[in-house]
Amino acid sequence: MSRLAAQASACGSSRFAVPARICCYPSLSSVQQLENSIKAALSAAIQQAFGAQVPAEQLTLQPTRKDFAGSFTLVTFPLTKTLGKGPEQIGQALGEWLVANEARVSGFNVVKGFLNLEIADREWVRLFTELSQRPDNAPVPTGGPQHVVVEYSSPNTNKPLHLGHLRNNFLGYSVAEILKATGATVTKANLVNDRGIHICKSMLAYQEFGHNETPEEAGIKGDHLIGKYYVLFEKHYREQVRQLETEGVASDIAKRQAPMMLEAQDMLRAWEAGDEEVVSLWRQMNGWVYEGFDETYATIGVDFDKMYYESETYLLGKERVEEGLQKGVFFRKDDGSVWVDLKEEGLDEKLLLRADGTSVYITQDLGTAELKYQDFGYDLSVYVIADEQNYHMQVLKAVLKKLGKPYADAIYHLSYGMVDLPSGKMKSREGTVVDADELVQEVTDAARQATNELGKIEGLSEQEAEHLYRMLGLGALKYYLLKVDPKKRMLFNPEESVQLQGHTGPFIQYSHARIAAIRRKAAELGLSETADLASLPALHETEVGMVQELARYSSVVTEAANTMSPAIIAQYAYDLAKAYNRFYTEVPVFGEVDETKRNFRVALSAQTGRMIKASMRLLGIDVPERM
RNA sequence: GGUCACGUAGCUCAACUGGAUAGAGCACCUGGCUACGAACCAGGAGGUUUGGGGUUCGACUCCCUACGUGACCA
Repeated sequence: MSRLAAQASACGSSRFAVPARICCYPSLSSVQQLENSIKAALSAAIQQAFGAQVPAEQLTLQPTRKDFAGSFTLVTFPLTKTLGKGPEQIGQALGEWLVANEARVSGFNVVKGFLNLEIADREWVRLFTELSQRPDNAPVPTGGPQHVVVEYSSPNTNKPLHLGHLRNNFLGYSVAEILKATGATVTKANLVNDRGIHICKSMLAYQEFGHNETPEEAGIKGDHLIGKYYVLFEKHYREQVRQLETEGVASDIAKRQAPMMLEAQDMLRAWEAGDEEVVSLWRQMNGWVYEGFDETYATIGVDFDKMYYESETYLLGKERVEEGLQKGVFFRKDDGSVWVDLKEEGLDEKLLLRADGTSVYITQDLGTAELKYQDFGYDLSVYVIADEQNYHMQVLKAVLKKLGKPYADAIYHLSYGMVDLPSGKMKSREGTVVDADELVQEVTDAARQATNELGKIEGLSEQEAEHLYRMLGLGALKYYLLKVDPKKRMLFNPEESVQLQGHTGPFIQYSHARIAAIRRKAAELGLSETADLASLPALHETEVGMVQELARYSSVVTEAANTMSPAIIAQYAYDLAKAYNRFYTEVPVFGEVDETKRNFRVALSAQTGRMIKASMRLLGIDVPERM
């Protein structure tokens, strides 16, 4: 078995159900080379000191905890059986051997079953030199998928985007960027749910109460205008239901028989039949919504390479259903409806096509999956969809498998948790939904206020300042939503989301602005950012810490890509900024008299700035030169 | 009723996939701006990791069970 194949199968046990093929074939970055050579040395040490064969791959090396001296730690407990010695005795013997025979190891200490290894300064300097030479946009190859489609956002056209969509959009965008950073070709797709009963409801209310008003006339964004009529529909519809109920009609019947509901259904049928008037109204109203969405997308900084519209794909699903019937993997019930039996897969019987031949959600999803595959021939297709649809996505995959589709296994549901408010769940009926446009405005305002209070941006033009406020506001918001493990349900606290201190986006942005100031001053002084480090004296503890943080970048990107978790990048960017701020307060840069040291610190700052910027870019967050 | 997630400091979240004394931020207390940007840094206090059992040299992590929360399927 090849090395790559061995690693691929070893990765199959990931706690995420990621298809094996997108798993890790780690590139040998400089740190990994360092780790590998230490492992090899340890293996040799075991051979020499104890006469036992323990392959390097079996040794587990981990980062040393902060409270102990050293950078890498070998856990010696697992060796006690094979070597027949106590954990401390083993650690001591191996440590001594390494210090004597491996130049990269400069010292060690043993605490119980832990052998902590200190790495020679010149090794860190060598590592840093390598890292600084790497172009910022150089891919971090993982051997993962090469052609990826990431579908995200996927809004309905009957109301504007809300907080839940924001988590979706930021996640989708970020995951796509992270996968790109591994060298994959990524297509960002948006499947717009532009047809169905919901949009007919808005259309109906508009016909009734709209007096042909346009977004321009109303002075509101198109998506908000349509949302207004959707709410109007709901309001009048509920009145009708209540009316019927007071007349003694049973609740569920009243809901079905209310005149407005019947009219909306009539309208949907007319739409499907291609009724000119209905279709033309539908075009006009959806057009307004798209203008509104485009504006929001542009503001929050997300983009798409490919748009899909359900109105154009929903019929394709019926062909898949027909295919399944022919292959005998689906069956038709007496009433004419089509079903699939997924009991063997641990699921249930699932409806695929209604008795009247109309499609259900899954029908069109079957069609869209096929279409996407035809369009892009992906080896990974990511669906960024909330976890309330876990079952639905399982069914989709299982059905495609039954159909024998080669791309079924390449489908990955990036299932993220819903966003709660301090008051509980967001409910449109109770008016607790947080509107995306309003929220972006609020975080921008908060950033404006805080920035003006601190008064550090004199000299920026009005336009530059506004650009900065939005960058900071969005930085706070995006970071707040992305720092949490995607699969976990999260709480959105409005006050915390605009915070600028602590574990926040602006904290990281601030660190970058500080570094930018250093770079400006270095340029003024005519100092180079690429230092000659051959004669560098002993490193400060915070400098070693910085190099170690910088060196983690590629493995962090790899892990984030494998688990599709921007949260890992978010944590890393914070760690970087935190480590830099510590370095910044503990050692002087321009006050340093030793020229080599000073140049190294300039170079270290510059490199940190680049990596903060690169990491934040993977989150879709921009960083300022000043703030 | 069934299936699947989740439960960690007062609050919001981490924990390198089974390793050391479970870490950050917010809030609270203390100290640091005549150094290159204090949106920062250092320190303090705060935990029976929901309860109970099991596997292991070692469990927040794996298994069983109870409770709680949430989602989905009829």
